Amino acid sequence: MLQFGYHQLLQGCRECGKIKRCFANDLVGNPLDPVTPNLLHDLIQPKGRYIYYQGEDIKNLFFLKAGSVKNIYANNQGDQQIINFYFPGEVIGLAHLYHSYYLSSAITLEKSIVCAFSLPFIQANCEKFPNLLKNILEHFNAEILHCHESLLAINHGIASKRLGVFLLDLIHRQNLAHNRPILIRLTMSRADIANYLGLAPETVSRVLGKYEKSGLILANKKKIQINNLNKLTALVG
Amino acid sequence: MLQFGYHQLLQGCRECGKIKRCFANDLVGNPLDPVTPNLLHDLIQPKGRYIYYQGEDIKNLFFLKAGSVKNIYANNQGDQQIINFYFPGEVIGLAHLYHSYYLSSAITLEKSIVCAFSLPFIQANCEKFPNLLKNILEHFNAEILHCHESLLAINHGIASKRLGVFLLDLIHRQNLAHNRPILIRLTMSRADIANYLGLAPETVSRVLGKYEKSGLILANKKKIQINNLNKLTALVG
DNA sequence: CGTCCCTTTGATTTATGTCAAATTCGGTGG
DNA sequence: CCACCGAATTTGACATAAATCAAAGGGACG
Repeated sequence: MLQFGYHQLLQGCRECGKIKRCFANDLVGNPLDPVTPNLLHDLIQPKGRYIYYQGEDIKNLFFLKAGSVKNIYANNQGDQQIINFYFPGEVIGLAHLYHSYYLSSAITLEKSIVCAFSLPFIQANCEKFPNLLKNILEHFNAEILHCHESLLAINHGIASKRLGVFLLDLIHRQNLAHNRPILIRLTMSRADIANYLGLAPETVSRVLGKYEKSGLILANKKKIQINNLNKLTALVG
Repeated sequence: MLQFGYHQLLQGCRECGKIKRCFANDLVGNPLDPVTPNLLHDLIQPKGRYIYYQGEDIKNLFFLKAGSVKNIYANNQGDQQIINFYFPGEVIGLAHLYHSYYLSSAITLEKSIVCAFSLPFIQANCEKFPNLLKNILEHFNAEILHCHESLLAINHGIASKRLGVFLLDLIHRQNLAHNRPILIRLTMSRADIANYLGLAPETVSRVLGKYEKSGLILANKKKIQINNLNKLTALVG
């Protein structure tokens, strides 16, 4: 297992493109404790790798530096529900912070880079660094708000509205709105999107087809080009 | 406006049946500051009263001592979505903690009693009282988990499954499971339930009727008696 | 070049929304 | 206490969006 002193780790962190949102950013001036591997840095994970398993003891929060991850919950019957997707700059595992074990699994959708922060480390440093706490609360808050918006969209939308909300969410979370044309790279399968939105994969396919016919988007397998953001925004309400 | 010193307020708090989950419980030994009205105690609200309005500046977190509250979000088009219901011992307004204004409205469903904690008060005391912070994070966490479960239920359930999940959630959150028979008092209208579950009010009515015919429950207007909790649990998966 | 899996497309079924009407409930005032 | 009114709920008939079932097309990868 990796064994770095914090100073080395944090040195590397300063060059991370996502440092602004990362916990590491809040630890500047932290007294070093090179003995325990509380911060695992730049773990490179292949596609399909479990970051953590549902039921496993919770040990870390993860900061996603590159790639993408799906968060999936399975009930007793084996039904599976994708709860959320995560993108660079986001924190994975937050929803489990006050439980002893993970309540869902996190799986990479593509080759990804994550940094792991141990819970004792986080908790100890929250007391010392108010900014760290604030950062965590903000991520927490974003998680709740995202959930609320998902609920609204899924509850009251027909399929085409749900997919519209999904696309807009991707644009927003990946900061794509300022590019022309807006290009989305879907790292998840149609089945994943369908599961996430509570639709059948066939319906996702049909709605994308319908969007394309109406000139709203240009869809080519995993690449989506948004031609008319205003119209898409209007569609979802 | 009410003007009490904290010692008086906290005195009253110790007799509150919900003190265990309340922030006030974490403030024992707090130095008093009787000047600012940071803690408004036992506000009695009639049915239909707004605790806060969507768009209003966020000033307080609220602890619900008695009654029940619905949390509702309206988009630009005027579509409304009930995000959650709150019951005694729960905290209202948490999802807005890191925004400047409320992103949804909270409305009492019946005569209710709430206590208001100002944000500066909360924030200042979080630094002094680790238990307070822990408490807030636990409430936060519960909020996220509830959201996840709602998503799962609503996404992958047919109407009867959604309503089953809803009833089980009420039983759980109101600690009704240990009573025989289990009696639920629905403080919200059928239309509210329908909106929350993403169904039509007629469907809610029909599903309740179906439950009753199958002997699962006994429904009499706002009162629901659960006859077969195991069967209901099995139904929702 | 062939296999497998993902995706798309088409035909059919079904759950649930919508519209409309009947019934019940809850509150108000005589 | 009872009669009335409006609102909420239930019930019924019908329309429709989306699931399901089935099969064909297209990429990725060995």
